[in-house]
Amino acid sequence: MPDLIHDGDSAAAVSSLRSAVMLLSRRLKHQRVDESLSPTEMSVLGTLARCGSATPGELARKEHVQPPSMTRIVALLEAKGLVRLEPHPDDRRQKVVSQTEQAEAMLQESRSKRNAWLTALAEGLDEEEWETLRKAAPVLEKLAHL
Amino acid sequence: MPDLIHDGDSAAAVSSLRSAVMLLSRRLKHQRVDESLSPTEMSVLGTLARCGSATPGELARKEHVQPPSMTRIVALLEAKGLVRLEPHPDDRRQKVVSQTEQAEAMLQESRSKRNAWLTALAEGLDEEEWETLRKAAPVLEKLAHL
DNA sequence: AATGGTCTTTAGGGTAGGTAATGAGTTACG
DNA sequence: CGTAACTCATTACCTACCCTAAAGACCATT
Repeated sequence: MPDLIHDGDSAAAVSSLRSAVMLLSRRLKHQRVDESLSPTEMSVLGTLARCGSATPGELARKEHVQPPSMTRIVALLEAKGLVRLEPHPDDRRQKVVSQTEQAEAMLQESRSKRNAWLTALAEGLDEEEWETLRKAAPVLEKLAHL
Repeated sequence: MPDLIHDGDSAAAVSSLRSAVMLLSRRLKHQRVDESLSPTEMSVLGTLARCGSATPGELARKEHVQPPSMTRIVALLEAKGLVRLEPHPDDRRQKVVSQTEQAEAMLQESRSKRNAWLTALAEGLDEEEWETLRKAAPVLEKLAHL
C-alpha cells in the first residue's frame, strides 16, 4: 500500500500546516465581527447553523472543548440573545440549544466582514494560489473535524 | 479585472477556512511535544530554525504578537535552554536571539510527533484530499504571514 | 547637548480554557 | 422495587497566554 503521508514532502507539509494554522488562528482572533464574541462562540453558532440544534454535551464534543467550557459559552450566548435553551424532550438532565433569528443575522454580517478581511489579506496571493486554497478549504474543515 | 474573491464559492471557502483553522488550532494545542512549551513558543523556535537568529522585535512582528509577549516567550525559552540571548553588535538596545543545539533536537522530535498525530488524523482522508492539502500548505503559510 | 524616536522590559489586567467536585436524572441489576 | 453505577450539566477554582500602558535604556538628528 502506498504510504500517503510518511514521505518527506508530507512532513514538510505537516510542518507548514501547523505553523500556518497557529499563526492564522492568532490573527483571526482579532478580526471579530462583534467584539463581545469569542472565536469559539462564533464557531458554536456556525455549528448550530449547520446542525439545527444540539445538546451542550454534543457541542462540547464537536468543538473539542470540555463540557464546563461549553456550559459557559452557551450561557454567554444565551445572555446575548443568540441561542435558546429548552429542556430535552426525553431526558431531563439534558438541554437543547438552538440559535435565534438574531444569530442568523449576525452570522450573515460576520461572513461579509471576514470575507472583507481575508480579501484584503488574499490580495497578496495570485489567482492560482487562491484557487488552491479554495479547493483545500473543505478538506481542511473535514480534517479538523476528524 | 477578474475578482477572485468576492464570488459565492469564495465566501463559503472563507467561512470554511476560518472555522477549520480555529478548530484545528485548538486541537493542535493539545498535541505538544513538550508539555511545557506553548504553541507560540514552538512557532518561535520554528522561525528561528528558518531565519537563524533575530531580535525580539523582529520575532514579535513575525509572530504577530506584541513586543512584551515576545519578551516573556524569549525569557521562558532561555530558561529552558532552548535559545541564547546575546547583545546586538551595533545597537545596545536590542538583543539577538538564536536557538541552541538542544532546540534543534527538540524540533526534530516535535516534527515526528506532529507528523504521527496528523498521520492518524489524515487516515480519514483519501489520497486526493491529502494531495490537495499538501499543495495548499505552503499557500496557507504564505497567507498567514501576509 | 538635547530632544524625539525606537527597542525592550516591567507592571497590571483580562479572557478563555482546563480540572475537580456537586447535583440532578437515568439505567441496570439484584 | 430500590439501590448502585453511570451520565449530563453545572459550580468553583485555577492556569496559561496575550494585551495595554508606561518606564528605562539607548540611538540619531539637530
